[in-house]
Amino acid sequence: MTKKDDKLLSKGYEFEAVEDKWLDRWQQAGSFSAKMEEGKPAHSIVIPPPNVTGVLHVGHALNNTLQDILTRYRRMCGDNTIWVPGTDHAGIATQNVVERQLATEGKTRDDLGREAFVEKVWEWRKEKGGTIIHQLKKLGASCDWERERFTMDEGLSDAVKEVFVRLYKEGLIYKGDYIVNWCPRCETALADDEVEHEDTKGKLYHVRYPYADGSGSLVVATTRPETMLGDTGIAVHPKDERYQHLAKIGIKLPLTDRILPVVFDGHVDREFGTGALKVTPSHDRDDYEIGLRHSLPRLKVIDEKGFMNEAAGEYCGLERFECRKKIVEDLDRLGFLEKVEEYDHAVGHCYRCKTVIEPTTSLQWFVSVKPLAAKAVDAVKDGRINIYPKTWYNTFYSWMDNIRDWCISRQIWWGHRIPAWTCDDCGELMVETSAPASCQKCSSTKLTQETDVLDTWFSSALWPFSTMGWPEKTKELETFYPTSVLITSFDILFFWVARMMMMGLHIMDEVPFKDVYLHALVRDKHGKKMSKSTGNVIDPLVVMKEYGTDAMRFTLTAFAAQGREIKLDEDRIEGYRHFINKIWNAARFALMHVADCDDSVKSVVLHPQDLPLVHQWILSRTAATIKNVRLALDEYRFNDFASTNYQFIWHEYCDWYLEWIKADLFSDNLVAKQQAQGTLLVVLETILKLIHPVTPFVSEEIWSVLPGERDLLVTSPFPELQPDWENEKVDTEMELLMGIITGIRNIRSEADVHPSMKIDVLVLCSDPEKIKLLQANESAVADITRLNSFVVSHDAAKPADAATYIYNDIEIFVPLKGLVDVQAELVKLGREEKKVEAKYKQVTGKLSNEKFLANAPDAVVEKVQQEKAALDAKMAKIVEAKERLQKMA
RNA sequence: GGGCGACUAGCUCAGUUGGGAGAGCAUCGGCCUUACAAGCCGAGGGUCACAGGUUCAAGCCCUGUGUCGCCCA
Repeated sequence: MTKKDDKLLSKGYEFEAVEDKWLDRWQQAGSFSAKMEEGKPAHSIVIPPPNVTGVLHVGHALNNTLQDILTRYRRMCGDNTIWVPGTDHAGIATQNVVERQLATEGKTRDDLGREAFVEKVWEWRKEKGGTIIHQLKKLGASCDWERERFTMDEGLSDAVKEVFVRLYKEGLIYKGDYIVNWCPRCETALADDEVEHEDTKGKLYHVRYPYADGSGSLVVATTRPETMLGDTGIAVHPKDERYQHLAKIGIKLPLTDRILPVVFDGHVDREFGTGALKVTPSHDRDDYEIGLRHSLPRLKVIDEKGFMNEAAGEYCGLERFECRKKIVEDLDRLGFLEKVEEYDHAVGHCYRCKTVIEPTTSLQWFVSVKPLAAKAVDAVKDGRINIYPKTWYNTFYSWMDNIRDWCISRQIWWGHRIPAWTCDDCGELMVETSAPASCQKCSSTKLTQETDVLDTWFSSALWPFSTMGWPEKTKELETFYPTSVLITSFDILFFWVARMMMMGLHIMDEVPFKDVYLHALVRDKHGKKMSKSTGNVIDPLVVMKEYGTDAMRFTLTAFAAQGREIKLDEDRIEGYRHFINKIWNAARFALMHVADCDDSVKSVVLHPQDLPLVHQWILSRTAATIKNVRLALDEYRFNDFASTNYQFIWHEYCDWYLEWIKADLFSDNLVAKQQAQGTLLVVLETILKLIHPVTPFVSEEIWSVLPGERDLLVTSPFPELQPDWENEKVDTEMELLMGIITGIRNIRSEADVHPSMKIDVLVLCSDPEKIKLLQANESAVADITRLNSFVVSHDAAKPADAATYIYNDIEIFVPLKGLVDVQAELVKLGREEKKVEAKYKQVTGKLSNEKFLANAPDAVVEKVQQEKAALDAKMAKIVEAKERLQKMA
C-alpha cells in the first residue's frame, strides 16, 4: 500500500481531519483568485455583505452555499470567475454595539465626542469585525478573499461621495423638512422600509371634541390620544352632511384653549367611526398629507427622545406612553372620553432595536426615487434583469409603483458623513466630494460640514460596482460588470436589491446583475421563524462541527426549492451525512480495485459500444446525470441539482453498478477486469466533479487519493455533455434485468429464504430478444441473487411447487419444496390482480373512446395500446398462476 | 381591507409546454452477503384541501369555497 491510499482506509469519512487542510491548500494555490483572461466568458457574483457585527446564522449558510455552488461550478467550467466578499458597516447596529460597550464603562458617546467615538468604532471593527468573514471561510466559500471589501473602505467611500454629489447636482438628492420615521431610541430617522409593522392589540379611544360655539360636539377616534396635543385641525369628508355647518364654527380641542379649524378632505373615510378625523400633521403620515393640502400648521409635541416637549404644555417632560395614560385619565375625569374599545392595528417598530417608531417632521436628506425606480422597472420589464422565482415580479412592481422618496440621512456618527458644507456667514449650501476651501458665494472660510451620515443601504446600493473599483476605470469593472447573478434572501428585495438596480442603472447606465435569485428564509422544522427567544435557533457552526460542513451544505441545497420556505430539521442533516459517508465508502471500495491502475485504463470508455452492458449502462446514466445537473444549475434549481446527484450516486452507481461489477473486479479475466476498472474510475471521477460544487471537502479529499497525477479538483474541468454515452436501448435492457433481479429478491424475501441459501430459478419468457438478453447476463444475475442455477426458457414446464413472481410478460419460478405458502401467494397475486384490473379499466376506457382516438396525439394512443398489450399479458400470467396455486391448495 | 403563496403517503417535500402519482425520512419484515449496520434486501401506505368548469384526457388550466402563512395599507 502506498502512503496515498492509507487515507482511504478509514472506515468512515472523518471530516474533522479534512476540512481545514483543504481550506489551506485552496488558499495557498490561489484557487479562488479571480482570473481575467481574454476571450473567456465571465461569471461574477458580489456577496450580499453581512453586517460587520454579524455572526454566521443558518440563513447566511444557505445564502453563501448557493453562491458557492454557482461560483465553483462556473470556475470548473473555465469561466473567468469572481466572487467578491465583504461586509457592510451597518451604521446603526454597529454604533449600538459600541455604545453598549461604552455603557458598561459608564460612558456615552457624547462623553467621547464624535472623533474619538468613531475611532473607537474602528478599533472595535479591527478586533471583532472579522468574525463573520472567518466563519464564511469555514463554510468553504470560494470567495476571492484578497478582494475583501468593506463599505467604509477608502475606495468605497469615494464612490459614495461621488454618487452623492452627482445625484445632488442632478437634483435627485434634496434636503427638506418632511415627515419621517423616527426611532426615539436610536435617535435617528429611518427609511420607510426600515420600519417593521407588527399587529398589536391596542385600544381605540373615542374622544368628544366640543364645537367652539358650545352648540354641540363631535367624537373622534384615535389609537394615540397623546398626539391630540399636536392637533391642528379636524378633517371631514366634503360630502358629509353632518359636518357642513362646522366650517364657520371650528372645534375646541379638549384639555387646551386651542380652536381647531374644520377642513374638508376627500380622503377621509366617512364610514370609520363618526367620520371625523383629528389631524396631527407633525406626528402622523396621513395627517401630514392632509395638513399640506389644507395649509394646517405643524405642531411637534414629542421630542427626539420620545418625551413630550414644551408645546405639550403641562404634559411637558412626560414619556410619550406615560403621557398617553395621563391624557386618558384627564379626558375621562373631565368627561371628554366617550368610550374605549379593544382595537388591533399595525404599529411600526425600528427594525434594529424594535422601539415603537414616532412619525415626526424633521429636516432630512432625501433621494428622489421616482425617476430611478422607473429605470429599474423598465429593466425588469424588458428582461435585462430576470427574477427567480418569478412569483416575485408582482411584488416587485407593486412596491416600485408605490415607492416614496428615500430618507437617507441618519443622525448617528458611524457612517459616511454627508459631503455637504454650509457657510456660517451667508448660509450657502455646498455639496462637493471634498471640503471646499471657501464659500462659493461669499468667499468666507467659515464652513461647517453636515453632521448627519448616510443610510448604510446607500453605500450598499453601490456594492456591485464600488467593489470593482469604481469610480476608477478598472479591468475588473470591464470584465465583471454587470455581475451575473445576485443571490439573496427575499426579505431584502427592497432594502437592497431594488436600490442596487436604481443606482446601477443610473450611475453605470447598465444593470448591476442579469439575474436575481431570491431564496427563502430558513425556519425550524415546524415552520417557525428561528429566534433566540424561542430557543429554536440552529447554529450552523455547531451543525458543521457535529455533522461536517459538506453535510450541512448538501442539506440546505437539497431543501432550496424555489418559492418554498425551508424547514430545517437536524435529523435531515444527519441523513445527508450518511450520504456523504456513502460517497466516501464507494470511493474506498473503488480505490481497493484501481489504486494501482494508470491512466490508460480509462480509455475503455472511448468506445462504450465495445463494453459489456452494465458499463454501457452506467455511462449512459452518467451522461443523463451530467445533463440534468448542468441544466439544474443553469436554471438555479438547486434542489434538483442535489437530488439528481443523490439519486444517481446512491441508487444507480452504488446500489446497482458497484454490486454488479464485483465479479469482474475479482475476476481472472484481465479484459473484463480492466473494463470494469476503467469505467469505474471514470465514473467516480465524474461523480466527484459533479458533486464538488456542493460538497467541496469530501470530493477534493477523495480526488486527491485517486491514482495518477492530478491537479486540484476545485480547478478541474466540469464534466461535459457525453452524447456518445447516452444509450436508450441499454437503459431499457438494464431495466428489464433489474426487474428480474428484484423479482427474485422479492421471492426470497417473501418465502423467508436465508440470504446465504442458494436457490434455483426458472424464467419463462416468449420473447426471443429478451431471452437472449437474459442468457447473456445469466452469470451476473445469478451472482447478484445467489443462485444455484438460472434457467431461461420459452417452453419449459412450469414447476408445481414453486414461488412465483410476474414481471410484465415474464414469469419467474423458484421451486421451493414445501416452502411455498400457497395462501400468502394467493393473497399477493390477488393484490396484484386488483392493481392490474384497475389499470386495465382505465386503459380500455381510453381506447374505446372515439374522441380519444380522434384527438389524442398518435404517440399517446400508441403508448396506451402498448400498455394494454402489456397488461393483457400480465393478466394472463396472473390468472394462470392463481389456477395453478388453487390446484395445489 | 388589498396582494402573494401553500394545501400531494405518517412527516418534509418534488412533480419544468395537460397523457405513468413520485422521492427522502419514518413504519413493518429479513439480513453483519468480501465499500459502507452511518449499511444491504424486501414490503405496506395517497379521494393530489373541497366544489364546479374547460378538455378525448386535469395534481397541473379556469371559477368559487375553506384552512394556514407571508407582504402591503
